[in-house]
Amino acid sequence: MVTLEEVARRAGVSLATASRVLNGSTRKVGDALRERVERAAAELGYRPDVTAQALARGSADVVGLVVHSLTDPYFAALAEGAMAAAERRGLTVMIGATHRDPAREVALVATLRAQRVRAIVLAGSRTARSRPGLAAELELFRARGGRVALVGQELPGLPAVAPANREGGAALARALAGLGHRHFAVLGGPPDLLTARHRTDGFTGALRDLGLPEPRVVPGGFDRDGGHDAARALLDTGLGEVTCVFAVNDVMAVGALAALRERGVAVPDDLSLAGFDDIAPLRDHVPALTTVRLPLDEMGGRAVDLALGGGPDDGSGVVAVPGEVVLRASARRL
Amino acid sequence: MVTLEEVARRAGVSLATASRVLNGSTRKVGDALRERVERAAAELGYRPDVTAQALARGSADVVGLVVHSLTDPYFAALAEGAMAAAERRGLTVMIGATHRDPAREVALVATLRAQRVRAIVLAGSRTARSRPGLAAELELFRARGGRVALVGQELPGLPAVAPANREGGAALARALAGLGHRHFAVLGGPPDLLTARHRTDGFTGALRDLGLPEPRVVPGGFDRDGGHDAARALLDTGLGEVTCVFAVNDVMAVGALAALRERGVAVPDDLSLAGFDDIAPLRDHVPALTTVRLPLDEMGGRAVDLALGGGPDDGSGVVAVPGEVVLRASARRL
DNA sequence: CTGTTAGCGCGTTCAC
DNA sequence: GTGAACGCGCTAACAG
Repeated sequence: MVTLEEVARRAGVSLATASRVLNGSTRKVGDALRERVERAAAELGYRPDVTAQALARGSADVVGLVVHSLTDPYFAALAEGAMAAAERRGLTVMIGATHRDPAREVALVATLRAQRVRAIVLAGSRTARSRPGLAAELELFRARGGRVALVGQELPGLPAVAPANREGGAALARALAGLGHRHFAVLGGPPDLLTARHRTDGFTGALRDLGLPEPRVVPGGFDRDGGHDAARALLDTGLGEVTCVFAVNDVMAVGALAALRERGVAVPDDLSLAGFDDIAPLRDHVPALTTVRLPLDEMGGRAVDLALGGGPDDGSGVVAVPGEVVLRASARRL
Repeated sequence: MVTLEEVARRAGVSLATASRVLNGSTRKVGDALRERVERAAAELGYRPDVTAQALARGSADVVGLVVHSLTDPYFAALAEGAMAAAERRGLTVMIGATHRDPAREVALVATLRAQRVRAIVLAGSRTARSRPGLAAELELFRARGGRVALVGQELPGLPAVAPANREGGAALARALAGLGHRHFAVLGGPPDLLTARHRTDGFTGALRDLGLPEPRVVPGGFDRDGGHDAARALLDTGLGEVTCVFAVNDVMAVGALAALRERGVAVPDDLSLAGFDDIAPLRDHVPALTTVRLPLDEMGGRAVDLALGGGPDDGSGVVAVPGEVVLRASARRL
């Protein structure tokens, strides 16, 4: 390992000067010396020891990313976007998965804090129950100069990228009503998961505004099996007049699709179906899912920009990200 | 920030003693002192500064993971498994995406080396062209005590988790022949990507052993669009006697499925189709894909165990991971 | 067993 | 502009 000291010695300058030219300092260094240091560094193949820099500076060139699970394509896309943005800034990314365990989330923030990461992006979505532990941990991090940004859920005083879950749900409801549907069911996911609840609320609220009957809401898990089981439960209790089902995310919708197929319910002929997110790897499903598109990778990138500042979203407010209704074959005109 | 020194002072012991009890040292500490230190640490809410530990120890409690892309479910699953294994050992994971750019891969290894990570798991699969830069970078890392493990491709002298691409391809060919198919086409992916080539080779080799005609191999990208375009190209030049198509991974198979659908070719009635990997989020596709299942998350976990040692795969050899043929609706009996 | 002390590699004030 | 010296928080000999 070649150290800064060796570079300095070879260039015939002091450690301080070498440090100033090789690592972004505001101080000026004479062209002659600068040149010599740069050459020495190149010849020796010098690479700064990031751990030493982190200790000296009190902060590492790393951004921490907390997601629910990488296997969930929603979070994979977010992570991908966040990584691209981090790379653009010369930062590396440290990832942790919570698997929806609040305690694990707090522990991850603590770990990232101990790592002295520059910023933390929290992408696992909050549940309704308050978790003071998280807030406290984040506060400690910020007190030390750490930056934070949230995706998909807001916490008082913290910058956030906020997908328009309510508005998206509402727009979707209006679009489906526009196709002639009047009686809906919602596979609503976990009642205490805010993302799920907001999508459901937006959807039902819009129906109410249109003077349409209240949809039946079937709770369940937020993943494929959750959608599958909820659809099953819905069929078990009878569809009644329902002609269209809204699963609050695409992954659930795919699970529902499978359940409906198993029971011989044809989509969209017997029943229309819609999801939310417009997950790319799911787009080849038949029938193609009607959904609300969210620019997930872009959201991940904006979150790190938001945390670090200087990006397009410089302030430290909340960036609302609109969703776009995409009508596809899974929902038919009545 | 509470430092070790404050803890030591409050407990009335030396810095060294405090260090010994709080951070895993082999040295023994008397019960009385140990107790006092632990209480002091708890009362103060002490958390070690990982950057300082990394500098002092010369290595961070971090494992680096290099993948092609997190959006590719194959790598997402690998990453998930690797993260779980790392967590089990109390390590955090730093991830980088290469997007199949060899230069980027080398740069990522250099970055991870600068981070003094304990181990690097390389999951992006090698291409045929040799890249001395990578080997050199890895060698520098190992010289410093860094551990390395590969997934999906071997490099001389390095431990690796090796999925049975050739054998899996061969087993699949035999299974499909068992269904009565005689004339095949292969959507072979990029010719210089070893994973793709080995799967193709295994498949064609088995056909040869069975005395069946050589399949037509259509090259292309290794992703969804690659499969889509290759299938299209295949149809454009005419299917001839071909009754079954093998796409060298599931993601490509899904793309091919879409292309076939667009052209009005029914799967499996007009044409049978098979993939490779058994990607979980794709399992709900209709028709369900015949494929070769690889235990991806387990592979990711074994890779970190392999790199770090002490796991089930203690040696530093190559762990072969068998694939299992899964016959589903996309391939029919002739 | 426990305490003292010297680094780990680099950033940064402070004099020159 | 440039250099000398101290400190970041912790680990690991080395003494006792």
